[in-house]
Amino acid sequence: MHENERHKIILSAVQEKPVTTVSELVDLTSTSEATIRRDIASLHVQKRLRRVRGGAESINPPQFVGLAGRTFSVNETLNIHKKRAIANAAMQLCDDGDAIIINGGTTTFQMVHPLAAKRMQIFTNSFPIAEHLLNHSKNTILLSGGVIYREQNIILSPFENDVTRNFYAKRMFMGAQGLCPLGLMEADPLLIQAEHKLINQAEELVVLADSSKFTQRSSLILCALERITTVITDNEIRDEDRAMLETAGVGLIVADKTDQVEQQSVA
Amino acid sequence: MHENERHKIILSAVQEKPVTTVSELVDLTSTSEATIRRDIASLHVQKRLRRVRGGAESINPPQFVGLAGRTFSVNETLNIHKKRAIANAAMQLCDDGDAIIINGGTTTFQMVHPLAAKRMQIFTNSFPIAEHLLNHSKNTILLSGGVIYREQNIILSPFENDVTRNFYAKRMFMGAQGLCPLGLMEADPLLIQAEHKLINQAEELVVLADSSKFTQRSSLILCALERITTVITDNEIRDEDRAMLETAGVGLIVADKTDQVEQQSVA
DNA sequence: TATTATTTTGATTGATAATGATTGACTTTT
DNA sequence: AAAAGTCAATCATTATCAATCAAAATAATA
Repeated sequence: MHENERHKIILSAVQEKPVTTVSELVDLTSTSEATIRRDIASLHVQKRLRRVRGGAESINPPQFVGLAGRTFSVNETLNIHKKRAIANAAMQLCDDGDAIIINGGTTTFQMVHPLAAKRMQIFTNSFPIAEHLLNHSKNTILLSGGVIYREQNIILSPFENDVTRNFYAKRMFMGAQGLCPLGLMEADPLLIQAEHKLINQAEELVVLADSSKFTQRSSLILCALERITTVITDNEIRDEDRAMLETAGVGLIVADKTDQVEQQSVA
Repeated sequence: MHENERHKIILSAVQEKPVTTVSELVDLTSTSEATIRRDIASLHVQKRLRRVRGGAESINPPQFVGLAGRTFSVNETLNIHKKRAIANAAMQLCDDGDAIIINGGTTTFQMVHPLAAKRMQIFTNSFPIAEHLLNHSKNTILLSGGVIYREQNIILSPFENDVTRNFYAKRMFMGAQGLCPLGLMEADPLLIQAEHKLINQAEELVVLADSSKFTQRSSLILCALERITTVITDNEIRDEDRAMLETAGVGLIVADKTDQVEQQSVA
């Protein structure tokens, strides 16, 4: 990875939290601690961030209301390392020039940092994802129209939305509340509605779900397991859940916390 | 392969990705490393790309910065006091509970500050306006869907957009490049397109234009003077321009720089 | 056309820069 | 005080670069 790409990723990550640690950045960029320290030092003298003990912080800490401080930051720190690793693994499926769809969610949000160094076409219904990528990347951003729901941080239209209906991508990346033999589960009716609209606009459906999602059940079925192309999860996935996916013909990518990924069979 | 041909290939390749390596370009052009280095060096001094260690990167897109510093900040500070006063005057026409449309622009952006204290329903095609109001107010925000154009900071859909088509408001607030007997003028075709879509969705059209706008002419006519309900401007407006508006039956509100407003007759 | 300049290219080389690992000093936490 | 974490300095390794020169391609001239 080139220096510039690392810098973009670092600057992107630093926006999210009051302080980002060196080891987080090491994970995010798959480089050594020494390199990250040098990068931070360099960005510090350029005044692009502020160096602090343990890591770095954004230089303009004004409105952390914006991105990090909104409702979902509470939930966001939950399993953050797993989510980061999963989001990084998802980058395997992303190349410059691709068009993808990303729905709103705390796991999918973690894709913004590796995406900061890419140049892709990204359609999303998540305001924070659009906000972050607009400010910290050169990707082309397409946004669905509608009301911005502050709780879920998604944009939802009560109308058939032409932007959504006319955008088609090879892959859609989505998070979910739960994953069980019944299919992909979600608890929030609003999210269901938003995700349903998007799900038809992509050929492949890639679900980002940490291993805890396999034990969570929710009330609403979003789609059948068979519709999913690939699930990306962490290395704590149980054998029975592997079997469940295999039976349904769903591909599996296991991301461990050091960003190494173990590619598994696809039926 | 000729030098020019290589240069075209290189410049094209550099657009695709954040940073393109020398070896990638060697493969792409089937030449030697030395040649590519010479090409990059040459294109660098011509400022057609930026040379970085390991390869080259595209030069054009301006560095991304946060909300405050985005592209239009250059324009934004121009006549800032007048624009603030005008935006404040526009608040006369805004009450809690109202639904309004605000299009993107540097003058209309100034409305975000007084709007922060309101509770209204606001439809906009401006990403920065949505961003700001989402983070700093409790208004309900509706956003048009589409591609986010970084230069103009507006969202534009190539499709007939149902969100826009289904939203109707009593008033729309808009800025403009120029104001003359021909009508409301704009220079940027993209903005024209965006504004045209919105203009039909409101009963009253309120134009925010500082007095300098009366002497500026642009290339594209956005709408006839008669379509405008009210113009809000500053106290340096000339008598002939007052007369022009009066003739066309356009209301006039003059805001002086101390935020006091002087209500004028409406035909 | 044949021959000679001139320019462009590709390969080689040693120099320079970036990286990752290691060590020991220093800080903070327990 | 001990432990864990963080840091700066150093060094070997690797990647990248600039300089050089001969071969090749191109242009110019007889």
